[in-house]
Amino acid sequence: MSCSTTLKSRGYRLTPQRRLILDILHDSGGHLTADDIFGQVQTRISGVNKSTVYRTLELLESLGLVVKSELGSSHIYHHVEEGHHHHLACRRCGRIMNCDKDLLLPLKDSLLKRYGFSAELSHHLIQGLCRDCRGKD
Amino acid sequence: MSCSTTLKSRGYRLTPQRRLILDILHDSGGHLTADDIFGQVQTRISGVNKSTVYRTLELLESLGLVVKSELGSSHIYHHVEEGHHHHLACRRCGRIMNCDKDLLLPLKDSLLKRYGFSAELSHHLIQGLCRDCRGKD
DNA sequence: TTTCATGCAAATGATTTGCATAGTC
DNA sequence: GACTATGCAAATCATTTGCATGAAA
Repeated sequence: MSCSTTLKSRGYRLTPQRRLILDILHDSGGHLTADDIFGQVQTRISGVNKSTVYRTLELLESLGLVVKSELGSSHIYHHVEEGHHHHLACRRCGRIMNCDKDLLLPLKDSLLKRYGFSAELSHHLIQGLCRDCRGKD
Repeated sequence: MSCSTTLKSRGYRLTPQRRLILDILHDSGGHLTADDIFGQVQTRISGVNKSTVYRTLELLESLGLVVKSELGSSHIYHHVEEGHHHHLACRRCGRIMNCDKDLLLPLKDSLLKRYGFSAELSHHLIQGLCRDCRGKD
């Protein structure tokens, strides 16, 4: 079922703004901040307000169509279709890579065993230095 | 060497405000937000401004006396003396537990091997449900 | 006495909200 | 036509900054 269909079937209207934001998230295939999205929206429909972007992202997230994760003090969004994964954010070049979701499973297990803590480790963000930036500085 | 000594030896003045904030962080033994600290400061010295709290925390962090970590969209601070560890934050009861720093070492290794990514995993925050809250809801 | 630190107030930046109007169903 | 979504402007909230004054050294 497409995202547009999900929206409608749950009683939400399919407006050009919503469709566009969904498209942007879908096409980018990456991790965008609310501001990135706002920027891209502006190049295609003029007059769209930033609060609409925020409201739409909130809606899409609540419907489970979009995932929001923390990047330091800001937030990044991506389409759920990209599947579950984690983010490796390079502190130097700013690049964000995806990291296989299974890589955190051993950690999840050990937290459960050792502390009885059930960790929510979907879309986790890890900061560091990417291969290219290691050694520099 | 005490924290006060560190401040002075690096050319910073030891003011009552700085001493107090250091004491609070030391005594709490826990994880405090800037606002928590501001609240505690107020009970002991009146008239202290919140910007002083922020400026002091920034200074103490830059001197390596205090550690700042992300908790969702807010920040928490703790004294370095507590040593390196990670945080397990319960989404339900809000409790923050410490987690041994070595627990993330295998993850660090696998990120390096698999992606060439050098992860900065000190004072990492992991959300989830603590032992007591699992099963509830 | 010389800086540095503080208090105050105003600025910031991301996000949220209230409300009248426009647009979708 | 009914009712929701949008644009606009103003409100938040945490944090930061400029500046004149006060306090360490």
